[in-house]
Amino acid sequence: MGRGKIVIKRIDDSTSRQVTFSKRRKGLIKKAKELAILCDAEVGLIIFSNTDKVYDFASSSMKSAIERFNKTKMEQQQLLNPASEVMFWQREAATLRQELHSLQENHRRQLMGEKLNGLSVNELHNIESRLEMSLRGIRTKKEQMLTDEIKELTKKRNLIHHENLELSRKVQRIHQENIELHKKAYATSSSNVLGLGELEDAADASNAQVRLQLSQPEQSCYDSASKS
Amino acid sequence: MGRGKIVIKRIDDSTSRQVTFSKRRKGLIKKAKELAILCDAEVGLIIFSNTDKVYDFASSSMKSAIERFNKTKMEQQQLLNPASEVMFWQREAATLRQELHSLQENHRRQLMGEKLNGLSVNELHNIESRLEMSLRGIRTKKEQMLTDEIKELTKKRNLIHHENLELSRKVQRIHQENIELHKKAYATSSSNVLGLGELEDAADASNAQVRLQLSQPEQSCYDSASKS
DNA sequence: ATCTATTCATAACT
DNA sequence: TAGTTATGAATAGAT
Repeated sequence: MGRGKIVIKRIDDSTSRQVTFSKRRKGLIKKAKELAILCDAEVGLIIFSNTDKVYDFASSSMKSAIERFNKTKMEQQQLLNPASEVMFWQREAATLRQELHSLQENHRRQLMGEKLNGLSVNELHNIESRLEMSLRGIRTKKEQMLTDEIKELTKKRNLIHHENLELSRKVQRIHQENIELHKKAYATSSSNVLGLGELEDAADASNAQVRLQLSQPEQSCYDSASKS
Repeated sequence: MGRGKIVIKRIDDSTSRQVTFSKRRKGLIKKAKELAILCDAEVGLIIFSNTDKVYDFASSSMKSAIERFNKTKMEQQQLLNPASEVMFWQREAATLRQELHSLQENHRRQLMGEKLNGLSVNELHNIESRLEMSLRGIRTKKEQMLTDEIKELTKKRNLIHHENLELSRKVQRIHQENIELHKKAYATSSSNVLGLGELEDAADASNAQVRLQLSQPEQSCYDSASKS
């Protein structure tokens, strides 16, 4: 369809190539549209010129067409070759993971970027580094807080326990003195200052030592607490 | 181009539609090929019939075409509309995340599936449920361990502190009795059983109460610890 | 860009 | 579903 027949081969002359590209691209897209309408088909067409410009047509949307295409191709793959399925999924997951990561990275930078227009590349790089450090910091912070609290509690408990022991010894000593005094008072006076009940109370006080032993500090069963 | 002119509108007759689809699809793909060769362009063409069959052509590979297309469109988006950029990336990341998740899920099932051929669907479902529960359990276990230890420590500390207070009161009471006895002994006997040093010691014992107040249990600053 | 001679694609028919 | 053909559409080369 033209003044002369042509062979299908890359057009060497850059100008003719450009012209032919424009004409045929227009025709191709027109025919794609017609096919979609006439035959109720979903069509997606992507064209890159040799100068890297994109032209595209999609009867519904390119996103829809591509997703539908991928879905269909995946299903075909599944029925086709069960042996290499695992490898296929591994590659696919790795690709998506990477893509997702770069999207997130991009998104993060853009969120920041909106407020960082006036800064130099160096400054931006520094901020990026600091943000990454912050991220790492935040990730360990909660755990650190918990282990720190455990350390602190253990320390305080030991301190109180120590005071407790000291007090207990003092109780025993004073109680001993008390008994001595009582003997002395009993020996030199007929009036009984301490009743029998009082003596039993004093005995209770020294028994506290036994109860204390039961609640002595124990070594924590978790590493985090035994670091203190 | 045909025996008569046609209007571009969905062909109602299903048979003609099918025939036209076949012919035009073939023509479209031929022209796409020619464009790619003649003009050194990258072309990707996806066609779904109204009966859900796929037909495609790609000058290099569809994967390449789609990736190049996405990349280019992303760049265009970036330059185009800074205001809705964030939303765009959010949607894109969410979509990919979901896709990645379903890929991983699929992959995981297939890896398991290789060793689970002899099991019924019900058994597989049970195993899946248990695996998911295990996963959740493991994720919270470490944190739970830490918070439990904090609770335990807090409880023990309070217990010991309470004993400490009781002991302290007892010390005071016995000390008081001691003084009373001392007075009694002093009043009825000339020999001084308690020296001045002993009295000072007794005073020290009551001072322990003051020190104890300093190391009283404090409300934890973390939720995890204050649940006890 | 626009024109037009020519080839090509295809609608209707078989 | 495949082949034929008359005709409209696309386009190569020229302007």
